[in-house]
Amino acid sequence: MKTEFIPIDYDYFDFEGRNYIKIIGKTEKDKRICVIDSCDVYFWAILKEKIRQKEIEKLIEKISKIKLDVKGRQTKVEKIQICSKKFMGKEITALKIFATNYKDLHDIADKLGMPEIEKRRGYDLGFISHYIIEKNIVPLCWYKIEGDIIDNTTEFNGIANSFDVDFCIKAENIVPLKKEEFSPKVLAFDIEADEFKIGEGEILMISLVSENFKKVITWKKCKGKEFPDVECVKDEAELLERFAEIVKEISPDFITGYFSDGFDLPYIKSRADKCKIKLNIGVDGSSIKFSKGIMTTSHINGIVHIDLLRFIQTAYSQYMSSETLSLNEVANEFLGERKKEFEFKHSSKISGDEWEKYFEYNLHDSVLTYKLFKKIWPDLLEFSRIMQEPVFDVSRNGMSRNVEDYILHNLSKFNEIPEKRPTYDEIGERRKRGKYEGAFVLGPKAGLYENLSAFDFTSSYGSVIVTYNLSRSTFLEKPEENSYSTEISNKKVYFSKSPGFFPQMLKEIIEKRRIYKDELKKKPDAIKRARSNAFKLLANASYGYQGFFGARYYCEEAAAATASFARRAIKEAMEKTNNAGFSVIYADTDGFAFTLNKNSKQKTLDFLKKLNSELPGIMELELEDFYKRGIWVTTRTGEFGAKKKYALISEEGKLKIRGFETVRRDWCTLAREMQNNVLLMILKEGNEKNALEYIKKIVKEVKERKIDLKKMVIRTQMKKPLSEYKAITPHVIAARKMQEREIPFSAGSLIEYYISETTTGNKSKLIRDKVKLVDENGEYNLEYYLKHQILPAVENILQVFNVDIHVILDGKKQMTLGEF
DNA sequence: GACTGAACTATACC
DNA sequence: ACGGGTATAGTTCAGTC
Repeated sequence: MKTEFIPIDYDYFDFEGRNYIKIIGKTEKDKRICVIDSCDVYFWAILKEKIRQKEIEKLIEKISKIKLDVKGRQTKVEKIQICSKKFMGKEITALKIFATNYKDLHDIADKLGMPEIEKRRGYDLGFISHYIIEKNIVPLCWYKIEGDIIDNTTEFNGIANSFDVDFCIKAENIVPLKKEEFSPKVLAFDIEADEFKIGEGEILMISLVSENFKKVITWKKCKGKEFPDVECVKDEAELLERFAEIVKEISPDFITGYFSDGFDLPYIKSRADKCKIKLNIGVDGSSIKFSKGIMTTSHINGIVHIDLLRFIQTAYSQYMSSETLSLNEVANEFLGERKKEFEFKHSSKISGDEWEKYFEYNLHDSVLTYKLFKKIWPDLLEFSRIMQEPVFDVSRNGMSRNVEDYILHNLSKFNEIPEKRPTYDEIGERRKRGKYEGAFVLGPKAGLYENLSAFDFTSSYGSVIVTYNLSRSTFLEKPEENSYSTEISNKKVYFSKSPGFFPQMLKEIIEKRRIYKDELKKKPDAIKRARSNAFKLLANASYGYQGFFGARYYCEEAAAATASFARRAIKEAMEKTNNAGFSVIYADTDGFAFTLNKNSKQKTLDFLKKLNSELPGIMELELEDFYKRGIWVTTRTGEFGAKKKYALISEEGKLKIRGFETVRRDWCTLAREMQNNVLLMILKEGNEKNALEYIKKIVKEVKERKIDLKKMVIRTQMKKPLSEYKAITPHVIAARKMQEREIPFSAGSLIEYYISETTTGNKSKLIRDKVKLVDENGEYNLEYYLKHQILPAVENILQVFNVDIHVILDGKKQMTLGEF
């Protein structure tokens, strides 16, 4: 039997003590296929230097005799090879020790306490990763496979017969194909339940959306009236059974939800248990499975479950403008569509005609989730192909884990043996380390500037790591001549000039990023965009990776040296810029802004070329833009120019605002909108005149209570469980009020409240004692909003023009508390 | 009870 | 526990006078 196939989901099982991989994939004819394969199982024993051949042979003989009987398995060392390998860039001799079962490698490694053995490595990758590396069967890439069909046979105790697939193949030969296109079958779903806590309320309805398929299943208010796309069942138990049936009927490659790892699937399972319903939706007939770490992960055998929220969190959130990652905001940003409006009520309080709206709301959530999946699919696909790990894992891993997967899957090009994961104690030690010196930030002189430009280092920290060869394996314990050297916390560190595998891999990542970015410019498509983006994210995360305590290739010295070399680079570039007749106004980490003075744009570009010709290695500066005007303000105390706070306007009139209250979600809408308008007026017009009139108008409206309470709402995130707060802040009070009223929230929720006028008898000076929830009756606190929201938002901006806003509004300087 | 600096907290920048 | 360090600023807490 021969067929083309694309691997989607990986699993493994043991048969007669050996490991077998089970890949669920699709054929070119869109048949679901199960591929069973195996690979060599081994790990490495790295030998100490200068061990003689005779001693090695003795050692091999000893190790060959190792037999284990653990957990009812009999494992033994089956074969040993002597290999010339590299570990941390150093040439070493290693024994490749083959054994029966991957899960026992750790136990065998524990038996290798012989003095000739320096280190044991390569037993902690997990069997699936080990298999992918060993056989090079990369997820979501096409292969041609040859092998016997084992359906209706007794192979592996007839395991194939229990899989709900079109056919099962025992692989004989697998070769890669050039083909790339793959459009999976996707099913999106969403549930509505009465209680927020998992399993505590009844599931009222479940919506399901796939290609040419949409449906709401419900057992509520179904009699009599007919609703489009709504299927009625008898009760919750039947609802759950119908859900399982439809999943099996549609038989998707992917099932997707939004926060479905932590909500929808756990809820469904919990209710199914209560109703005594078996949800045998896995291809092997198994139910939903959960693994609980810091976050719950929900797994269905053979159908890849993707929680879009998890992937968006790691891959996108950094670059998104949404203030929360709610489905509503994310769908709006990615698709330009919002959720339907529906006011939540307990089902017992929903009246007859409201149900139809509820059904529509529920269905639309699945529609949005389905569309989001389709939109994000190219990124999931490319992440999986580039990291070479199953899309299930890649969609949930953080960026440091993605960097690590990329490294582990590319080590063989360097003949490198993988480093082990740090132990619990090692992580503890690393975490105890204090901070090292990070980025350089130039404090600006507050003011309004005209005719500006900005330069940035492209993939700044990444190109520093490549240029100066900074990594664990190139770090030199002792000073060496002809090495890269810099000072970190009064200590000199040295890095070899002989290219290390980490910087080399990163160099390739940055090059690929450049190539795909160029290709994308020439002929845009979603896959190129995703590929370019994935390499960009990898490049940006690799600096953080080397400084991350959980990393296999952790190297504090490399991380600190990266920051150090980057500081040097930006300072040198700034100095040259000043010397060339420009004036640097501000700098942060890897970019700086300056006024052109008498230089033309062309001269600026020529100067950029000259700067670049003088930069070492792959370091490169690029033009960010030219700006008509820019404003920098002082800190609140008024002593210095504030860092990380400025606004620029491009020649096309586009604003670039950083750090101001406008971009902070924990300020009320009124203050943010007003500040944004003030900045726009000032930067457009070059003076404060109109802005001042505008501010006066707003203040008047506030005093006359003409402002909608909605614009006064303050949103603050709960960063931890309510009980863990030491300081009782306004948002803690708001959360306590929510708790009393049984409004659901948890760590991570945005808490909404406003500051109200004091009721009679409340003499407290604390702001928290004036906190009211949004739906609580009351009036906004005039004094608070003027003094704590409106004025602070514009005070420092006007100070640039030597205008004291207090004088303008009250005719006198700001009163001290004593004067009140 | 007024005042002040430290502690706690959230959020942004790159 | 699930990249890093740098920075601003608000509110409360705890101590002093």
